This record gives sequence, structure tokens and C-alpha cells, in this order.
Amino acid sequence: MKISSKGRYGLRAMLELSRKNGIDVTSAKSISEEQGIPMAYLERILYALHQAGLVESVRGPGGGYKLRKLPSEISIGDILRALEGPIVISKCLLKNECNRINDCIARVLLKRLSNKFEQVLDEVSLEDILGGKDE
Amino acid sequence: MKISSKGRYGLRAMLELSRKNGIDVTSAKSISEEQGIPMAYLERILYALHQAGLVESVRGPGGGYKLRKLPSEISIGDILRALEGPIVISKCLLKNECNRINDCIARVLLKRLSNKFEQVLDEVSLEDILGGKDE
DNA sequence: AAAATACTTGACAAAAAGAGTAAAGTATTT
DNA sequence: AAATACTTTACTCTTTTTGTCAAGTATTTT
Repeated sequence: MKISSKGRYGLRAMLELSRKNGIDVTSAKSISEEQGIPMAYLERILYALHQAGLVESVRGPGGGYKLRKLPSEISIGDILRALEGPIVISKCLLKNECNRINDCIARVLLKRLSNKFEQVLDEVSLEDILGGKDE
Repeated sequence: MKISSKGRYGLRAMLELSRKNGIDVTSAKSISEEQGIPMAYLERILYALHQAGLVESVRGPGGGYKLRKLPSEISIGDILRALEGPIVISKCLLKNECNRINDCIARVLLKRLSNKFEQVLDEVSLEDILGGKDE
């Protein structure tokens, strides 16, 4: 029931990029230092975020990363999906993971809760947090 | 981000008990058989649910378990807390698990999402599922 | 062009968590 | 007293998580 440290690191990296959005590119190294995220691990995280189309990268000296969309257009759900895969509350909701699909007394419940959770995560954007939007 | 198999088994056991609520006591063995849950594991799960005051047990031949409250009075959150501990979306929200509490760019967000999740789980009771309540 | 910088990618390893077993013990009823 | 069933601890196997390492690719500045 918890976000992994990979997910948390990713969120923090994205928030850091949001903070500096518009200015220019931010190097992985500076994110690593400011956020205390192991460099080698961060690179893999940024790579996954890149694959998902959430950030773009600029190579060469002075290079780094920047958001590919506005902070208001990137949800927490987007970030977690990129780093942790499909957002489901239970493994058994994934394809081929349940061997009593038609007989499970809890399936409807789990499905409903899972959808609700995903909805919550998709409703909040990076901008909402940065702006300090409270509710 | 997922409920453990322990949590899932527990949910299913509780739903099974809800189904038979009022009639009499249900043995661990019959739950194990009907739900396909390993007996030894189920016993530990029922024990935890008992400790949490969610079920009561009757010993001796013909003994078993029954709900301690009405299905409408037991939430999914109650069950998961009993089996998996405090419901938090991130480890770093627990005491002594975060070493940059006052400096974490994501803390407010995580706290907010975590509360929201817990609220969702506490809003749904066993009765809601059993009755097939859809929304 | 070369060197420096920085992103890309795959393979691997240590550590933690999850899932379940085993076995012995305790309590209660027939 | 024998059967049934709950209680509890300890342990093991497997999977997942959390990274590290190292080699490679691309781009820019000098």
C-alpha cells in the first residue's frame, strides 16, 4: 500500500524541475545534490520519465532535463505510472494474476477502490502542489 | 501501492464471515476451503483480526469465528489496518522514517494523498460490498 | 578534432519485504 | 479423555526493491 522509494524520488525530481520550469535545463547532478538522491539511481528514474514523455533531455555540457509539459498538465498519477507501472490497489487486478476471477468475493470491491485511488492521483497536478493549493 | 496477499486474504475472510453473519459461527477450516486460503496462514490472519477486535472466536468442536460488529460497522480500512499496520501512502510519513522532514518538497503532497486514501478505505464497509452497493 | 560533459542502457547484487510452513501449545466441548 | 479448534512463535523460501557498476552514445565547447 505504499509508494516505493523510486516513486518518491521521481516525484521529488519532478517537483524540483517544476520549480525551475521555464528558466532552462536542470542537470541530473544538481537534482541529485539538492534532493539527496543517489546519482546513478536518479539517472534511471529520469530515463523512465523521459520514456514516458514527461521530461525532455538536452545533452552535452550545460545539458540536463526539463519538463515536457506545463506543471498543470502533469499529474501525480502520470509520474507514478511511469515509474511503478499500472496503478492498481491489488496485484490480482492485473492480467493473468488472478486464478479465480469469476469466483472472487472481493473483486468488485478491489476494482472499485483501485479506480478511486487512481482517480485521486490523476486529479492532482504538479502545479497544485507547487502553488500550495490546499484542498 | 498494493494491498498484500495477507490483506486480500483477510478481506475475503471477512466478506465470507459477513455472508454468514447472524447464523452462527464459521470455522477457519471452512473459510480456508471455500476461499482457497492456506489454513496455517489463515489462522494467523484470523488471529490478527481477533486482536484488533474485529472478530470473536468460539473454541471447541463446532467452534469458529464470527464478526464482532455488524458488517455496516466494519470498514475496509479497519481490516487493512489490522493486517498491514497504519495506512500510509509512503513509508516516509511514519515516525522516524524520514530524515529530511522539514526540507521535503513532497511531504505536504504525500500527506494529503495519504489522508485521502485512508478516507476512501474508511468510507466503505463490508455491508456496502455485500449489498452490491454500486457507487 | 578532442575533451569534457551528460544522458542511455544492460547486467548484476545486496537488502528488505512478502508469503507461507512447521510445530508445539492452549482452551473448550462432547 | 479425546477431539476439535484457536493461539503463538520461529523459521524459510521467494520475490521485490533498491540501488551499484560499467560501458556506451550523443552533444557542445575549446
